[in-house]
Amino acid sequence: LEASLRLLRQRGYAAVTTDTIAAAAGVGKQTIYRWWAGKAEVVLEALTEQARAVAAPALGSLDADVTAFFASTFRLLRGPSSTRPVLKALMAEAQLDQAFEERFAAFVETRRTALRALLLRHAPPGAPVEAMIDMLFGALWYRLLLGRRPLHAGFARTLGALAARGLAGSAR
Amino acid sequence: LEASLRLLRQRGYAAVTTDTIAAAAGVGKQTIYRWWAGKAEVVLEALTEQARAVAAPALGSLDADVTAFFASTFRLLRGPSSTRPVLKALMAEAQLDQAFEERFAAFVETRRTALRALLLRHAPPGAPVEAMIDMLFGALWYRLLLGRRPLHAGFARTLGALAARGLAGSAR
Amino acid sequence: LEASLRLLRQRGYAAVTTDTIAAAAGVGKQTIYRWWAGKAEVVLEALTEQARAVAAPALGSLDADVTAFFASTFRLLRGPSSTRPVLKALMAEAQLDQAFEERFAAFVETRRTALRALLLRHAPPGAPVEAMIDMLFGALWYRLLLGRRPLHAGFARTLGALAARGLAGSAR
Amino acid sequence: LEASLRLLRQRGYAAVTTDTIAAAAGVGKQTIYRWWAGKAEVVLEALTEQARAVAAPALGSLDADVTAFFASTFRLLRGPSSTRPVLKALMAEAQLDQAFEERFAAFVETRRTALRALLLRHAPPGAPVEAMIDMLFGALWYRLLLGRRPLHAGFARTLGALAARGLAGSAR
DNA sequence: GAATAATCGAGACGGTACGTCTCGTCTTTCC
DNA sequence: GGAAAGACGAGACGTACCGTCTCGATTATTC
Repeated sequence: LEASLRLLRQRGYAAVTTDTIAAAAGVGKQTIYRWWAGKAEVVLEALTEQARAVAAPALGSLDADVTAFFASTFRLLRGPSSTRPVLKALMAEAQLDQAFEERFAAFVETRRTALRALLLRHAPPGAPVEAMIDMLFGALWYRLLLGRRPLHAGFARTLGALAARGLAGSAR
Repeated sequence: LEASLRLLRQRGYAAVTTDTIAAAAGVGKQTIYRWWAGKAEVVLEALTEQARAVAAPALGSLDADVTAFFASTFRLLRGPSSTRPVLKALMAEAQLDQAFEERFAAFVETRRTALRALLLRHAPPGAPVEAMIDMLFGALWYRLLLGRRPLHAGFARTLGALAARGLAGSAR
Repeated sequence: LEASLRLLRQRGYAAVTTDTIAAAAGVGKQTIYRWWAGKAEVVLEALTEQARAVAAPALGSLDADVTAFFASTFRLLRGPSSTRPVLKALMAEAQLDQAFEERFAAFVETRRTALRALLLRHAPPGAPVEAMIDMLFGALWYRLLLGRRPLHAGFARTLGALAARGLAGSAR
Repeated sequence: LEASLRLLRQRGYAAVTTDTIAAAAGVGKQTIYRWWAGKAEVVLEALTEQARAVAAPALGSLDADVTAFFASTFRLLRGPSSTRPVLKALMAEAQLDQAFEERFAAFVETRRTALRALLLRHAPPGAPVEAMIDMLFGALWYRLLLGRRPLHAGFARTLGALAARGLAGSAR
């Protein structure tokens, strides 16, 4: 059923309706509502499946690890699967639908957890890790949502450098 | 007409439709479409009016200035005028409507400009100011959009500290 | 299983769906479809059981016999078992479902046969008995389906009188 | 808009849905619901328009007038405009929908009024005119709804004869 | 008493009509 | 002649019910 990712790729999120998904999957509309609360949840689940593919980065310096983490994330977003506009649309949906916001936040949290683990390997105790995560993911989402500014490898490197400098030796 | 901020405060963004605004303002729907492209633009304009109030921060260290900048921004968002849910809804609209995204980006850019000016007063030449702006505003939006995590003065202080450390002496 | 008459009485025909009957009878839906073609057939069978109770009228004049026939029929329809709305609903179903129409017509025919036997006892040869049956049962159904007009004993008497006058001495 | 009679003729009542009518009329679905409560009301109105065509019968004997009245009615029902199945379907709808029943009864009442006027011209005072109307229209509907039995001119003649005999000289 | 078959309850499924909602445009009516 | 009022075409939404279709579990039948 999640093969309705096809629709996302071909026609974009806006053209995806519950009817469309049902028709494309050869399925009754009710069947979709039986399992999900709406199209947003379907797409989110489809995306979650896909997101499992992002590899946890190897071990190096904090700078290098953060750089690698975001570089691979950026690569996925620029990829051929139209992930970026879909993520934008899901974030939009999360703003408009209270119930969906919680599920979406949980999805985002999984990524956050991965980054937190990475930072904690390097950061000194007491460093403002949570705030740094907010800033790093914040920068990602900020560019993702509003950006004309591209998400390229150079930006990943800058994030890595700033993260390293921000956390180094700070016994806050 | 912008007195349709009343609707936002009282009933939330979801209850605001072009029909609703028109009815509340005692105005024909067509009249609204004559002057704006849709409800999002009306709300954006109403908000812009309101946003002018945010004071430019005083002069101190980079740390202190950034802290003050975000502290006052946070104060506005926590304020009684329901600014936060409205900003969320506008960001959502920006994701769904290509045309509106540009106008909304321009609105955001005005805030960005203010922060940039502030940072440039303190940052050494060659410092990654743009990336730092992305991170600072990113953190703001990230918490604003998804956050269970609150936007309080403590977070502003942390942002100030991290900004100072990130930009200090970096001749990147 | 026909104890789904309970549903008819309590909630009306509209609330009776195949699912409802199945649930109320503590039975799988498929089991119902194994034995009947749909809810209408179930109800019809339940009703047939109940209709056997209507007594064949005694012997008197044509007038008296017809009066008695309809008086007892009317009594059943006004009875506590909600027969009237159910008959209405079945007639409706018969209009919408070709297959069911035939079964329902057969059910109606049993009543028609009873009345025909009664009329033939009194009518002179060549009298338009069939047309008179159409008119008598027609009047019944007409009031049953559309009637604000009630089905009371007085109407039965009028029908008896008109039947007698219509058939008497007519060698048409 | 009532040119959705076309749909009735071409595809039958069952195939007529609110969507279908809207599409065929080049009209939004909402527009239909703005003016009618559902497809039944639309069809009823369309039919009412058409029914105005049935001429009031000329003046003769009671027998002749009643015969003429039903002969012309039967002719319409056998006509090319599929009136018969539509009437059946509307009667069905009236049984299932309380609100529609009232409107449909009003429609039927207009025909009843015409027949009443006709009978009153001939019947002696005190004759059971209402009951006779029930029987005559009853016979019509009975055959219409259930009948294998056809609605032809001969039946109209029989109805005329029985009506005359039933009402003649009866000072009930 | 175990193995096999038939029947059942439960309920998911593909379909499809329903009536509601909101959008942005078009039309009428009044000041 | 411009604005309020609101009807309009369009089309997605989520719900309801239909009749079909698997599933195990439970009987009933046979060896």
